[in-house]
Amino acid sequence: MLRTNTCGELREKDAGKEVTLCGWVSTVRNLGALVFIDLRDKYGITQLNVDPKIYALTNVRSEYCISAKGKVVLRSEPNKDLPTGKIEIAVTEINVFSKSETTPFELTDDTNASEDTRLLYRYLDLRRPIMQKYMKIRSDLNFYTREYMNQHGFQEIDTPTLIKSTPEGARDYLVPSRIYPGEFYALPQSPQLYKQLLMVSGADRYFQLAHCYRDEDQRADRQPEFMQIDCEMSFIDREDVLNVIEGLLKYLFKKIDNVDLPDFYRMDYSVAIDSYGCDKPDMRFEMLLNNVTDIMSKSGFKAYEGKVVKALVVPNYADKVSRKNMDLDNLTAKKFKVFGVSHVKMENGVLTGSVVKNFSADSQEKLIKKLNLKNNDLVILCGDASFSNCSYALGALRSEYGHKLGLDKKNVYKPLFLINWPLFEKEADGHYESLSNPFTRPIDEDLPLLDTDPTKVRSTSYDTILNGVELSSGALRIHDSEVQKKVFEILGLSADDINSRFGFLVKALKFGVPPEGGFGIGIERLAMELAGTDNVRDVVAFPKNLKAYEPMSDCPSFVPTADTDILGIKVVKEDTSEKK
RNA sequence: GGAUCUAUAGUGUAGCGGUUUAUCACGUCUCCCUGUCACGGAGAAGACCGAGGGUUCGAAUCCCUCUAGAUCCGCCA
Repeated sequence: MLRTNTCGELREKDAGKEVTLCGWVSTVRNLGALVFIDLRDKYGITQLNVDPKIYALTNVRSEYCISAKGKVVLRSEPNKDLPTGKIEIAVTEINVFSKSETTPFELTDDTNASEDTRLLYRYLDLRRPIMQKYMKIRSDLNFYTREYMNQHGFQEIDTPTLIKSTPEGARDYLVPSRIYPGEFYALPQSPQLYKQLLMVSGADRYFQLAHCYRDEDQRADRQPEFMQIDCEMSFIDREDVLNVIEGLLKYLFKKIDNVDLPDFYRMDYSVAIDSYGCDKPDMRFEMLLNNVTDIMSKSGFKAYEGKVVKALVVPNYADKVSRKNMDLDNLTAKKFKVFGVSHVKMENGVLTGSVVKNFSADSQEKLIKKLNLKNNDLVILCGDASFSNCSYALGALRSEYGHKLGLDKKNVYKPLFLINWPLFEKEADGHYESLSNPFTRPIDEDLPLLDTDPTKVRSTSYDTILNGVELSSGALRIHDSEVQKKVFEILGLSADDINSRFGFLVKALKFGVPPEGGFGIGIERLAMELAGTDNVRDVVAFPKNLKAYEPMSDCPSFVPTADTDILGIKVVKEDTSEKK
């Protein structure tokens, strides 16, 4: 080893030891007759005390990669902010492994360099202690997941990442085949079909830290490639699966953040939409939506006549709301195609606001009573023909005001399972679509509804939500071929469709399928929660930007035509990459 | 596919029609300094204000187009 110790471990008790440390120069403080160097590695920072004569021999600068030999000595003036702050190294020899150019940004935790620049020099960005911490969380997450799953009888099995493209769901990333020119593999969106096949194979309890790929537009919490804690188990009911998710997440939060998660709440999908206006409710604060249709639709206000009207009460906020606020709220609602937003204030026992004059005295009284309004409460009313649009618009405002009021506290955790989702969604043109996938098992007692009213059928699927973030989703799968047939019919899938898309799975389902179900937990989302960041890119070592582009390596890129010719592919778009 | 915001030295910012040879901080370079730890002190270099076009006597500043990034909606079975 080139070093005897890391930069994070030496303490008072080590005084007198001869050590050699390796790392990067964080800062140089040259006091003339005395030079201090902060040496940094991934474990911490140790101060080097360097004689100016020794310093002059090497003249090290920021981010040089060096080793320093010397004796551990107690500092005359300790630094209580540093774990190694009571000691320093009296350096006798410095060896420069390699010099460094001036870095394009300062490698501090509170850097304000744009993310663009940081991604271009990601290897430097990752030197920042906070990024090292994020990477550690990812590593711990993998380690403790494997530990927990193995302890609970799950077996880790890798499924392929070059698979058949199934034109269902998200857009696939395609990989051309050389041996079959013109044909393509797809990268998996999830190991979904394979894990069901594993259950048919008798694997019983499977898990995997799976790489998944989806070619869809990105978001702050969404990358084109991501990882999932993927799990499937046989001979179980819904509660069995939920208990595994709950147990695993409690274990991970305890081990990594030393947080004791409370027991997971079970919430009905319909309750989430009605009271939270959202399919991933943040239960850290109340401010539930109220349905005031019965009062407002006949209040005399024409805009709300015959509409669904819901109300959000923002307590003690009336004096803080401004014209600009209201305009922003309208903008938020517009995203959900909702325009009938109005703001009403409770002042001195009466309702005020420009729309109030349109409400009958009776309806005003009823509203105050139903919403239990107190002085200085702000009421946001939202009316729309669509119950769900109205709920979603107000749900978005609930989140915004909750945030403004500081109710979304970082150190509070409110996990829940969202259950009893509808199995199907009826599209505008009248045809049915699966809300999850065509293999999702309906709730047994709703089976008769498959023949009468498919939209009323509830599914066994479940989402795990933590503080408004969807951490995982899963479901039980259909194991009865008659039910499966019926679901395919409702979805309007012909025998040919089924055969070409997932014929191999349907075939396997004829050979004895156990009752089974499972889940996939988004590892990056979970890491974000554990790390307390709201940007996925923070917890991914080399992430893509919003356009699925990776600036550091300039990826994706054009390839020589010889390489595409052999694949039987003709590239139409010209290579214009010299501009970069 | 759509909406919003952003673009000024290496980094982050100020300036938002003319006293600007563009502000400040950090960083960089030189010199001084024996206990710093966001070291301190003195000095220096470094930007044609994202690109193109227009309005104007005059544009970093106003308008248009484009480019790049960020955030959201659609999308993500």
